[in-house]
Amino acid sequence: MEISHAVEDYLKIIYELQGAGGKVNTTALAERLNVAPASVTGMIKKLAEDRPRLVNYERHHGVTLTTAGEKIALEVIRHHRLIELYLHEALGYSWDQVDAEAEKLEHVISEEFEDRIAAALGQPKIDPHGDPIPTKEGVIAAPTGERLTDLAAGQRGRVARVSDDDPALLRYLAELGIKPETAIAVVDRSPFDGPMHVRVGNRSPQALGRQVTDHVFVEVR
Amino acid sequence: MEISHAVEDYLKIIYELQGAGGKVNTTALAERLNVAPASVTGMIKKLAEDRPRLVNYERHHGVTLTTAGEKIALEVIRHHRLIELYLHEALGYSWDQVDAEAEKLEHVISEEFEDRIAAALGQPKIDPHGDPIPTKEGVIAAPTGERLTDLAAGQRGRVARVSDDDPALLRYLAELGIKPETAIAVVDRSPFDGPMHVRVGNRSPQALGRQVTDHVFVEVR
DNA sequence: GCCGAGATTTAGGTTAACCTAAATAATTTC
DNA sequence: GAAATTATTTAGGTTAACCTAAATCTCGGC
Repeated sequence: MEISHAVEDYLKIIYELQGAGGKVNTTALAERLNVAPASVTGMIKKLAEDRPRLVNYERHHGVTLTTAGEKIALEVIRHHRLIELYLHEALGYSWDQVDAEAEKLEHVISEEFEDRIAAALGQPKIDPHGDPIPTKEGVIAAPTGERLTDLAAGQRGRVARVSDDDPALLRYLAELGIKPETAIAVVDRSPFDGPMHVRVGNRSPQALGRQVTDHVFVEVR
Repeated sequence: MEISHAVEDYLKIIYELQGAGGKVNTTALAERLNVAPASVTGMIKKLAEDRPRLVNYERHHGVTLTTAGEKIALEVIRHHRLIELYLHEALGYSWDQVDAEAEKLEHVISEEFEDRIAAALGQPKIDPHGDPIPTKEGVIAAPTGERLTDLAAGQRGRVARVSDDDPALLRYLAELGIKPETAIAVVDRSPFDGPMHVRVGNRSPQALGRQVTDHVFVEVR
């Protein structure tokens, strides 16, 4: 049974939403997939009935991946992240362009292609946004760093990763110099969820809103 | 109206079968597309009715591309050939592997990707099999060379291109050293469609069957 | 323990791209 | 030029993935 692009997308998104290990609900999935909730129910039912079963599903109580489903999700994520890195490193794509292109390529490349770009990149472990790349065997490192939002004034460290959803945000972060590996320090935080003042590298401090700090993860030292 | 992968394939194959300028018949198209003849009729009818019209069609009398259809076909072919060359040059794919991968990638890459690989390759004019790469504007050079089959004993020249359909044939040709740019000379030909003896580069002469010589094109000097 | 908001599922379509089998048109052969 | 062969089309289905609108659940708050 050949796995369709649509199914690969479902599995990938379920994996991402599962995160720690919770159940994923229909609406969240529908939103991320840009699809009506009813369509999600339909697809999920099929994935839970067909063999091999790719998801566990109980009506009204959310979905999780089976081992088989997770294996496929991790293959797709490996493709996605390798492609992102390759586009960035080998073809000079900017940070905010890679996601859209990878979204399409991830479903069509062969094992051969995967192996060759992985080799060309030196078997890399993280993608351009700092996310870990699963191995061919389906092993993935735990994502590192804690939300910038959660740091206290005075804490410092290095940017571990930034979330890769929103190209506009990525462009803004690039402008600020916030990318994996750059040094970052919290100068102070305004109370009541006000802006945070942050020093990036050796630039002068910047005020960042919650929208931004929620999507930056820091390895505190 | 977004053009589907299926439609892109139809247009590409119609272009290839049209060749000089003849009409393309349903059966040939069906064979090349691995689809039932009835399916071809259905698709062709839609392409001829929808606007913009992509093909000219008259029941029982074959199909040709409209200008709009040809433009799309040439975009797809440009993608295909650029990708083939990129896989070969940048990622070390062997000659016979590139076609299958390009077949899938050609439908999903962005303009950005097209531009970047074309730039990385130095705006190339021919693909690894010697076929001309259409320009971004949809201009394509006439394919060069004449069939090795049609050469007389004593004629010599350089391989211009080889047809790219059959991986097994491509592997065999690679073994023989027959690829674009290599020198080639007809030593003699047996009568009654018998094998042809050919000298490739400075190797000792080889006997080649019709199956092979039909798919090699030579620029006679 | 009920009520209602919000989440989820069911019911009933739609569309694109394919299929097989039967009917018809075109072409080749005698 | 009629018959036989081959090519093409029509008719009637199938499947995957989606949709909207109308039920039906679930759960937090009272």
